[in-house]
Amino acid sequence: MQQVRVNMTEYQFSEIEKKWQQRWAAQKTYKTTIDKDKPKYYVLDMFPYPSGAGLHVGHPLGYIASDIVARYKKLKGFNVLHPMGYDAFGLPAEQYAIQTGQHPSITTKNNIERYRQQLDKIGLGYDWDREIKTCDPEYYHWTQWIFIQLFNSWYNNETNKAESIQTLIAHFKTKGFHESHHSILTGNIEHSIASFTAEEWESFPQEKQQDILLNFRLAYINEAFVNWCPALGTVLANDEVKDGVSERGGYPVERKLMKQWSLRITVYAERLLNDLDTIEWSDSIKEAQRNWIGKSVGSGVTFKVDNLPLQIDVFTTRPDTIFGVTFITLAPEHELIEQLTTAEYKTLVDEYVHYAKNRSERERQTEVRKITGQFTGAYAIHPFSRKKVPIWIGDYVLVGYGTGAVMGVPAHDNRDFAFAKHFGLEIIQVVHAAEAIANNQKNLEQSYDAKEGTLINSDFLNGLEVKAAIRKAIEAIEQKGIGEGKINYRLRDAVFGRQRYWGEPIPVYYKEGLPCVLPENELPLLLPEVNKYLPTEDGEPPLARAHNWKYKGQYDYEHTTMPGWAGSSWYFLRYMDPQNKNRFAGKDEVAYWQQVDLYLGGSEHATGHLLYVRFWTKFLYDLGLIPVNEPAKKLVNQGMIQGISEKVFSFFKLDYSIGALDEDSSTGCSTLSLYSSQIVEVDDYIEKLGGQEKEIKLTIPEPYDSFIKKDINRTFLSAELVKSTDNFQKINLDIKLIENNKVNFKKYFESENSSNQVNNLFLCEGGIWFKGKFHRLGEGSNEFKTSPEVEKMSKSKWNVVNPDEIINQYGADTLRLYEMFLGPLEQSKPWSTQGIEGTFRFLKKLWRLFYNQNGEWLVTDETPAPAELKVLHKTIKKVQEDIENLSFNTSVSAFMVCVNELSDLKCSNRSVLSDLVILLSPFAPHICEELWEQLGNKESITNANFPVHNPDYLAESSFSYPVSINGKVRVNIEMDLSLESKEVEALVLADATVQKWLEGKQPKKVIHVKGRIVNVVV
RNA sequence: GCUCGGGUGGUGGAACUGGUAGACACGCAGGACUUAAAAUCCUGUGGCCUUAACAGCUGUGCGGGUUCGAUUCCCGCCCCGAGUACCA
Repeated sequence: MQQVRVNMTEYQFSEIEKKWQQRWAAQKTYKTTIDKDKPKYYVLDMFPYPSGAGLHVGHPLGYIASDIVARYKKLKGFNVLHPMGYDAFGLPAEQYAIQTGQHPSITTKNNIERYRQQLDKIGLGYDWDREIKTCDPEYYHWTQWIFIQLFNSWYNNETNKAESIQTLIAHFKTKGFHESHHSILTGNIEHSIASFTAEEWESFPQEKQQDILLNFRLAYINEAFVNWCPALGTVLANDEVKDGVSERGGYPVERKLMKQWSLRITVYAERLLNDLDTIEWSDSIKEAQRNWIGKSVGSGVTFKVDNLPLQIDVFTTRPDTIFGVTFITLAPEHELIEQLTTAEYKTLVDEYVHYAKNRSERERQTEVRKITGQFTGAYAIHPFSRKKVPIWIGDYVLVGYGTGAVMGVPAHDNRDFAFAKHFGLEIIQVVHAAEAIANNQKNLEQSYDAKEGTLINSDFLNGLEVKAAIRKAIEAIEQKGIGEGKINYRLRDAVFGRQRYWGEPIPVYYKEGLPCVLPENELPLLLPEVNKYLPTEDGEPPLARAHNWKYKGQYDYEHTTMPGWAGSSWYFLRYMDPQNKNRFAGKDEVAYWQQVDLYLGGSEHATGHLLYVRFWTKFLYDLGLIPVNEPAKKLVNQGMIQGISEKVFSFFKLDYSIGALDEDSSTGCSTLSLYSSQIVEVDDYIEKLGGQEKEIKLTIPEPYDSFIKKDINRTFLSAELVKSTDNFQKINLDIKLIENNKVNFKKYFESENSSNQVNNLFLCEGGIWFKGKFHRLGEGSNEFKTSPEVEKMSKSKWNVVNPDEIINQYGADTLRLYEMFLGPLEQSKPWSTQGIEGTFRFLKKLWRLFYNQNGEWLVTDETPAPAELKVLHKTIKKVQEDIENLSFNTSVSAFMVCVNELSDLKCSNRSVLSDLVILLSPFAPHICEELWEQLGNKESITNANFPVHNPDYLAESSFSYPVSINGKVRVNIEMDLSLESKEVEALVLADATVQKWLEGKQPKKVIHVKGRIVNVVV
């Protein structure tokens, strides 16, 4: 053979992989263009944020899986789109810029380069001509453009889609706006606008008209409570806040009333919810989205305030329990508090409101169910019973949900119950539970919240079942004109502005205080240069620092930037046509590629990115710009690959908790005194060291100075010395310094990152390690044991395994196979490199089918034997099914079985091996390309056809039946598959072993499942 | 608390719609080749009883049920992981 040949005696992965990676790049093997003769298939990985830490072995898991699918689909004759790019705006690069002054674009560029190198080394077949970066003006041009479309649109509830704001203006011009026009309005905004007639609309000044329209635009600015994070100096969306702290960095977050850009995602709540049924996404993601949207069906009810011209609207999902209402609770921020509070209670109420408002979100979270509240002195009139019920304020009621007020039904709502108990309010039972639970207790221990039972003490609802009662109650409420059936969503509008530098500028300027969007032909609005990446002295966002940055030299631009999720909310469309200068993506391209067929990524995006991208997709669909209303048909979450950390147990300073070092003047030795402290383990340790002596003399070969003067940084105890971990801090050591759960001190004291570690002291059973030396103090071992723990893989935990290292040692193909072999794609699992030898051996064994140990080519052109074909076709079937089910771990097993069996058969048949190489090429593309070429093929294996499974080769004429007696397998009997049950029965009963088990008894029954099993019942 | 996953050898994991539990791989043990090592190959490997084989008993978190037959289906419970948290 003519091509450059490396040493063929062995599988030389590094040469092979280098050769093919270069060739793929040079020949643009993975370039995709529209091909209308072929069915399309779009596989997408979730957009990575290129962090400075680079990839660890967990990241490629999904990339490898999607790469396998992409390659497989191509072999199956699909035109495959499989692109990659970067979500490049974001906080880490900006934080780094603040610290170092380096422009975030430089950091981002470097990180992207590093990512790219790592991705290439894994042999991922992306069409890199389609690479996109969200921070690229060519890209954010269209992010800004979509924002403008959002600004220029409103949601028409009659047509149930977004429309140009012009249709709303037309509506105002002809019909004006009345509160009764609810049907065309959305959310809660009908409360904030006074009605007007068509004539009035025409007479309004421009500004007023614009002001009104702002209440309808899908991108709007308003004053609202937002999550403010002082440490990051920005607001955050709900999904960016976890447990009351920021998701990135973990800084406290507080509620703050601010003027903000928001996107009206809430108008899509119902569609976002319903369309979940049309897509194949994992149940967990769908469930998370359903919960996040949080639809609840109920009714609004109005309570009049006694002696005041005020009324309180509440929302309830249990209108049936209306007669159980014994109080009303308002959120501390409720607007009516001031007006309805009586003079007598004013001071108390003011104090309480002040207290409640100033509690941080964090406190509210941590002080779970600490009940606080305050009576206002005012009473509401029960709309049916006319009874007076007290009006309270309680911080268990949230401003943001419903109307910010609830009707207290303590008997049937656990929160109301707790509140009533705490403040001694009346409790009236109105639902009688089913017989079993119904004790009809006077002193209820807890509320009965279930929606089952019969109504009591409820006037016209008495005797009805809960469900019927709900219907009847709503009827009555509507009849009385004090409310109506209503649906509420937990989903809030998405705060869109960020007080940060490194993001897309919002294409808005202000003219006479009113926001105006830029003309589309003036996009992109470039991110200006600033002298510092910090807010200005008077608290304006960093963009306010930009010199002379004004629209037409006179109008201020918007100074906030878009959030990280803006760019990722539509990127799947840009990949279809990444270089288009005139449109976010060309019409033909969008029509051809439609939507993502398979979307792979982590489940952490469940309520953020995945909700926003669905929102934007629906919006663009409504405007007729794209043909699909869901971004991805199928979505799979790959499990997280966790790291195994090596923990050591630490006291802070030696003399701080357990001992001190002194110089003994008489001997010139340093003395380590270990004295008893409150920590039991130390006593144990001292005892282990040989007795009750609590002072141990250490001969230190080094000068006294170096030992003592430099503080001992930390003292660690070997894991077996630690009985209870309570008194210790656990510290992560770099896993590279640990072997078999023991610290390798040679590496440890030589390691470069040990600057903060050199002065650490390690207590082992038999003595102390300090500064590279072991000081024996007793009998025991000098080994220092660590304690392994599974946690997230991250730089800060020192447990990162880098794919580059694995690739250097075993090659990318082995890494790819191993990552797949590890277990089901969707399952999380800790990374352990133990076991990678197995997949490496497999590839070497595969190589041995082609070359013997002397490097001689073994492949022959004989007609394949039936046994060989059987092995091959069994594998084709299995692998094909497995890839379709994304069950890659079992397909790797199938390959191993196949190669084992072909080796046993000494198969070196060209046609069998050719098919095998094609089958395996999605998993291990480099070695397969090489072998494919060795087999004499000129074209890349990626252009081959996936072998067709022929079931004839698998046909069996007989089967070794497991025969069980009473369900327990006792013997296997080989029988012809064509035999009927009667014949089988006869054969089985004639068998000696069966006879033995029958012990002469007659079988009651013989069950025969063809090709499966025979069971004899005695 | 609620929702969704998940509990199978020393380890990662496999088992189609109920039909031979532990495929495949790691690890371990023994052996072959080698002066030796690496690499490679072969054999064994859930537990228990038995000198060993044959055979047997037991075994998929725990308890019960349905079934000729249950890792798989049903009921109750325990544990682990993820998400979510006063949403009226």
